[in-house]
Amino acid sequence: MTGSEAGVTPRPRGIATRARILSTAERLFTERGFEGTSIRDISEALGMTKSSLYHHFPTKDAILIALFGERGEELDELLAWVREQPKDDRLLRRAALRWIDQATPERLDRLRFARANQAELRRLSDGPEAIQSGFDRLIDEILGPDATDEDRLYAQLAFDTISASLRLGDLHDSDADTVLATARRATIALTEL
Amino acid sequence: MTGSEAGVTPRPRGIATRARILSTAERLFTERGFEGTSIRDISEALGMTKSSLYHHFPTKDAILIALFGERGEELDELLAWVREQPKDDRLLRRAALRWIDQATPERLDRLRFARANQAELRRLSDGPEAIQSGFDRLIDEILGPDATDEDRLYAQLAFDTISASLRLGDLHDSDADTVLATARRATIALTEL
DNA sequence: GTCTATAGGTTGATAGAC
DNA sequence: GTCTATCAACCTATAGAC
Repeated sequence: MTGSEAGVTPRPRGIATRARILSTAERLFTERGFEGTSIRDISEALGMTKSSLYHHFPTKDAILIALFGERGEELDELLAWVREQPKDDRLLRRAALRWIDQATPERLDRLRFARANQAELRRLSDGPEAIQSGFDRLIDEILGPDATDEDRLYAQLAFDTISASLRLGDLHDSDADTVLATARRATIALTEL
Repeated sequence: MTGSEAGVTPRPRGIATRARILSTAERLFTERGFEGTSIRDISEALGMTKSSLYHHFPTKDAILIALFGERGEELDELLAWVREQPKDDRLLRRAALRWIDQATPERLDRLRFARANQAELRRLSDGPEAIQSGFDRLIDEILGPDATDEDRLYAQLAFDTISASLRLGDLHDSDADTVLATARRATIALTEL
């Protein structure tokens, strides 16, 4: 490898366009669902043509896969943190509260996106792409290999409070603070020893 | 009004066909989503043509509205029960556990259908049809008018455990008993005084 | 109640000029 | 990288014969 000439900014313009596409697609897929959003809708919202969009992503599915990939990175981050922690019986609560307390507006939007497109996630997971679906590895790490199915499911609920609270909160136009406070309270109740 | 001639069995054949259509549509809408299911898919699964189906329901939306209506009836039943109960501080737990303990396989299927078609429910609720969305009236009846938004949201989570547990359980092919046992355990934790 | 046939519209994706 | 132009496939819904 002889090295590139400048060596610092490989594709500054292209990456920005890709991020714009992903951001717009995430919003539309959340509002109308994947099937309810056409390539035309996305390109028009971006002020470009369908063909230009196809220059950045080969298929409609490729956009979806990229969005789910971003979500996977956040989970990987939490998983790495858990692996550094001492394995005591408070770890489940500490990990779940960390997940809630690190929530940003962008992450709430990503939860909304994941919720609105669960069926597509399942469809992609069934295929050969092997997209990880959720908290499985995290729960395994926290509970260890001897936990029962019911214990695993119950532990997932402790992480899921933010998702459940957000879903119910959105139906009543609750503000983010109320949603997060409720999720926190529920997680504490679910992880009482 | 002079009254009809027989007066006992107005439309025996038609009702059975209607129920078959609803049952099949519920299954397909759950598996593939509303947008992902065509009228042709439904009619072919029933062994009839699209046109015949349009004889029973004027539009594709009409089938969806009928299915959400059935779900509303179950909630009305629970609401009537709550109104007969003494208003003590255990009513939330008792009502939520009743909701869980009365779950049948058919009700779980209806929860799956509602989950897979949340976006459509929201679309119909925004329109003039005014479909009730969920547990709102129930929570009002149990908590009274002085509850805060956070208390309302937290109380909804106690009912929502079955839905959350079912969603997570389906991702791991958990059996119904595990799902219901987990939901029960979570509801008890969330309604601890 | 069920059928065939079709109108009228949208979709995801491609070819090729600039 | 962006555009115009186009395609085959698909959809909901309707009309009218039986």
